[in-house]
Amino acid sequence: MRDEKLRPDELAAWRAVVESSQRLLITIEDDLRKASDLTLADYNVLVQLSEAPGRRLRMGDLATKLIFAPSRLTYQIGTMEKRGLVTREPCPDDRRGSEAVLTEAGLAALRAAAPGHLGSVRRHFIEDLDAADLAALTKIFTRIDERLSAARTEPR
Amino acid sequence: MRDEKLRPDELAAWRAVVESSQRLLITIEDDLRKASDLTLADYNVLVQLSEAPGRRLRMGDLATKLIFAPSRLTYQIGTMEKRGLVTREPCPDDRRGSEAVLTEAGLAALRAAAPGHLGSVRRHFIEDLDAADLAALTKIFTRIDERLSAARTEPR
DNA sequence: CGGAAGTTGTTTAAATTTGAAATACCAGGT
DNA sequence: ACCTGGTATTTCAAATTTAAACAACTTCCG
Repeated sequence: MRDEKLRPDELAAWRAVVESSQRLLITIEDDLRKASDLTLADYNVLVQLSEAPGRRLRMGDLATKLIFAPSRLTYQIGTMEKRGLVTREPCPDDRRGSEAVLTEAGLAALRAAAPGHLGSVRRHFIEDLDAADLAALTKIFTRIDERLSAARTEPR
Repeated sequence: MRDEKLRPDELAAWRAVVESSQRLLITIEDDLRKASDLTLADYNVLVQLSEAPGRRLRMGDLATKLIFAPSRLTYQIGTMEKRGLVTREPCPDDRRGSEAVLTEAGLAALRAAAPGHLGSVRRHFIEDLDAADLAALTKIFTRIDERLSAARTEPR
């Protein structure tokens, strides 16, 4: 825990990233909700399921992908189930588990919302970036993520 | 709303930024809470107040800086007031308003937490970046933020 | 001046998120 | 088969966040 300060430029970068990524998410979620009855969380659930083999995922795996606490996902899937976007099915091999399954209605909702959402992402984010920016961001955040998961695995 | 798709590299950048900035915040907040009784929100309130002239800010201004909805800030300041970190005072000139004021205890809490928190930011974020990364991130996110506020001001 | 219209913060109730404890089950010995 | 120690998910209560409705002021204009 040595070196307990940041230089002004380091602090500026940290604040810029945190603040504007937050504002960016808020803006994009507003767009999504105005256009579609979906929360960004709803949308992300639909995306993950739609990309999964069999359009289904174990609750735990889905929680990991979404960075959701388990009980949060239970609730989230609960509300989506009420709206008919997903179904819950017991897991065949492991009877402790259950899986969330994308319904036709869920897939339709995703397909209906995707163009508008991706347009919003382009408008607020991608359009501000040139090819070098894009590559730099991917490289930087991928590395940060790797380091974070490494740190989580081996905390001592 | 034309051009409703993203190329794979664009999508990859978007996902990398969103996911790992989220994981980064979670990690850093965990560190902060383990070391200090403060939430990241608490910490940010303390920082804003400590940097403000007179160590005080109008509720509205503070809400803007923190990107908080007004009622959320009311609640947030409420809990911090109970813990003695801030005080609430009526605004001298505008009797509708009130301001949040940093207490000595609040300042002490900030000073006690800052080194550990900044160390955490360094460890999980700054250390992964070279000078070029730092500059690129600041430039990119500053621009995104400017565009976002411009869009908010002139939505039509 | 008089009052419509806009601001500022707070309140309230409902929705969401968290975190701890409960449930149900799996896996490896014994 | 019977423990013992995990793992997967849900449940429950408490804390937080949001959205809408208010109360109290200010401002602006006619």
